[in-house]
Amino acid sequence: MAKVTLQSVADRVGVSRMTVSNAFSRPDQLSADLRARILAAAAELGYAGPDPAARALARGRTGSVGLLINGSLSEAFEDAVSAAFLAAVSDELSSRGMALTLLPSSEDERFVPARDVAVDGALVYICDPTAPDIDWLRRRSIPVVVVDHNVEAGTASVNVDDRGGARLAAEHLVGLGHRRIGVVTLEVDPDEPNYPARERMLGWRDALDPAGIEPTVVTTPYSPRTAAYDVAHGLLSAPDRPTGVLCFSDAFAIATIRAAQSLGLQVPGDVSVVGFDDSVLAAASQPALTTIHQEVGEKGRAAVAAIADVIGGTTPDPVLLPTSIVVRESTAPPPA
Amino acid sequence: MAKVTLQSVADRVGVSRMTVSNAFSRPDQLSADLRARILAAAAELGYAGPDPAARALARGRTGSVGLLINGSLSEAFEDAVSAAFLAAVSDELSSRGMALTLLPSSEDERFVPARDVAVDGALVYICDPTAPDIDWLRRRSIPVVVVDHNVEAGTASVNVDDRGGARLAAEHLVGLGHRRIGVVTLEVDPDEPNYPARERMLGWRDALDPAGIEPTVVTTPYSPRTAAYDVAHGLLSAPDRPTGVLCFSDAFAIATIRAAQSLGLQVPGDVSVVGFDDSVLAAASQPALTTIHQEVGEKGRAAVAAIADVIGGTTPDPVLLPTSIVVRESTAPPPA
DNA sequence: CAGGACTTCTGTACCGATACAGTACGCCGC
DNA sequence: GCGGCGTACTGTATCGGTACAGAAGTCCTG
Repeated sequence: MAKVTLQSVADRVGVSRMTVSNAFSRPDQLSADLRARILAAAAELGYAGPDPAARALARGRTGSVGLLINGSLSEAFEDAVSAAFLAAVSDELSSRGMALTLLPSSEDERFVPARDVAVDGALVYICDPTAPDIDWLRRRSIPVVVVDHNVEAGTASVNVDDRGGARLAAEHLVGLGHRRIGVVTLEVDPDEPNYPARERMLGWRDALDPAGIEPTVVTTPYSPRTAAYDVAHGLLSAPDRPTGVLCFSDAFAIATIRAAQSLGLQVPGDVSVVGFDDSVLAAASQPALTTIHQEVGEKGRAAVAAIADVIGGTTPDPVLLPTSIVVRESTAPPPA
Repeated sequence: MAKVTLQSVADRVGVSRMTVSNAFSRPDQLSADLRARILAAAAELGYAGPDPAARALARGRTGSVGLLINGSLSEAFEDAVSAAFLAAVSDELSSRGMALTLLPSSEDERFVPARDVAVDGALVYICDPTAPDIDWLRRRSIPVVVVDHNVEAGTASVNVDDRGGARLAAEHLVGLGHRRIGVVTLEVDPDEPNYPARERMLGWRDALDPAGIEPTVVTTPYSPRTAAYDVAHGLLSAPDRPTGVLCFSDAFAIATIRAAQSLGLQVPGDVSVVGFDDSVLAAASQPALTTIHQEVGEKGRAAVAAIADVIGGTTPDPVLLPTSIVVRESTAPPPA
């Protein structure tokens, strides 16, 4: 069976191809009567509407937005915080009539999603800033919004006040009377710094430095839960172990609590633990986590609003979303 | 600044447009020397490579596969099992050089991703079979692979042996000596049946019927955790409460355990609970869940392999992945 | 030294739509 | 009766590539 195109339908009805195109894409350009006849003929011929690829070329827009993710996609889906972000982004995009295309960074030179997939714009999400994929987006001059990243002048961005939040966390422990404080966080590679990790560290110090407290910092490279457990275990095994621990995320905090419990320490009786993100894990944890709340859903919606603006030609102001502290059961004054 | 196309580069180097195209897409078609000169000129002009939209039209392939999801994307991301599936799919696709485009079902007639977004093929994942989006895919004659759905003849599919797994679960309880058995599962709307829910019910009955056991079934519409808790609570409050409960998923099972504990019942001392999926929740639960293991990652990879086949023109045989039972701590013989 | 087989590069014809600038015609006001 | 304006439809020129069938030159081979 021959391929059905606008032309086939046009021939069938006896109008020009353009009129058929208008019947589908600009209904106000023709009479309702003719339009109905065209649609009927299209249905009869099995024509499903304008071919998206051809339309994308002719219009210069594809109707989908890319999400650049560097590193394993599995991690992105399985981490509660990034999953919630993805969910918010895709929901918001679909309510604005756009699809979401994932652009993993490629290991294979022959196919680089950031270079070879048609998108109208892209969100740069979990990426080290040195990733070549980001360069591809720039070279293609694709509209970009950067999320959870340091802001380069002129680039639209959406960030969370990581530093301010971390400061709240540290102030909370100091306010409770803690003086020996530990930090369990991501390893920050100076060559490809993780922006939230750096900012949170700055925030913790913002509160600890004025109090004259030098925290004991232990780090682990991205994510393996067991690794966070191990370093937390080491931190809490030391003779002068901290009485309060600031953690990079709720997942890190939960690993820390596990480590404390395995050492026979009470949380918060012997050790207070503060998380970050206020993910679903936090409230469900035993004991429930004191943590820093960030609006992940709002972050996703703001990112979509920003990319829509950039695609539309305007440059939105950088967005900085607030953070706040949620005090639950994992913190208390230090033991006497 | 004027747009840079193949032609600009060709003019600059003094070769034909076709040769520049070959330099990018078919390196073996020209001499290494000329290719290097072309690439250099391209870099100089800021040409980032062939435009994906134009290439998609000319080649008839876009390099991305769609994933049709019916209902809220948030649920898909936040549920551990579907998130793991998505992760496996996207990882496998990217290692095969394809991107993943999410096709949410649209509420707005003007933009229907399944109709308006260019993809080479699509996985039909969480969808009620009556969704109009599936029709769009068919009308566009896009290659399709159906996952976790009933199989129509001639359509490629990937399924898990839900029925066999459910049977194992029920046999396990019967084998332990349970005679009063409850089922906590999804509501099955006859108009748009949830395939796994139906199959699992059949599997449970496969084992219970021969034993002469009529289970007490309670159901809840999709997913809200609190709803599962509520119906489980009701089930376990009855005077002749079951001693063993078969659950639709691990999330349902955990809600059921919570309900039991809130009623002062010991799991598994007073009530045994069996989950389904063996998601990350299962092992982490207190007590750890006895559950039915399914290979979600394998399901994702099989789905990608199948869609690649269909796009390639062959029709792969339906895939049915095995399930197995994992006995942990949430089941025991009924109280004496 | 004719002839086949490569290697390299080119010309032309699409791929399937949309944009934009008409053209044709009916209707109104003066 | 004629300019002006809307509405309804059409023609043509792209959009930026790729496929495929040559054409020209080079290298062997018998």
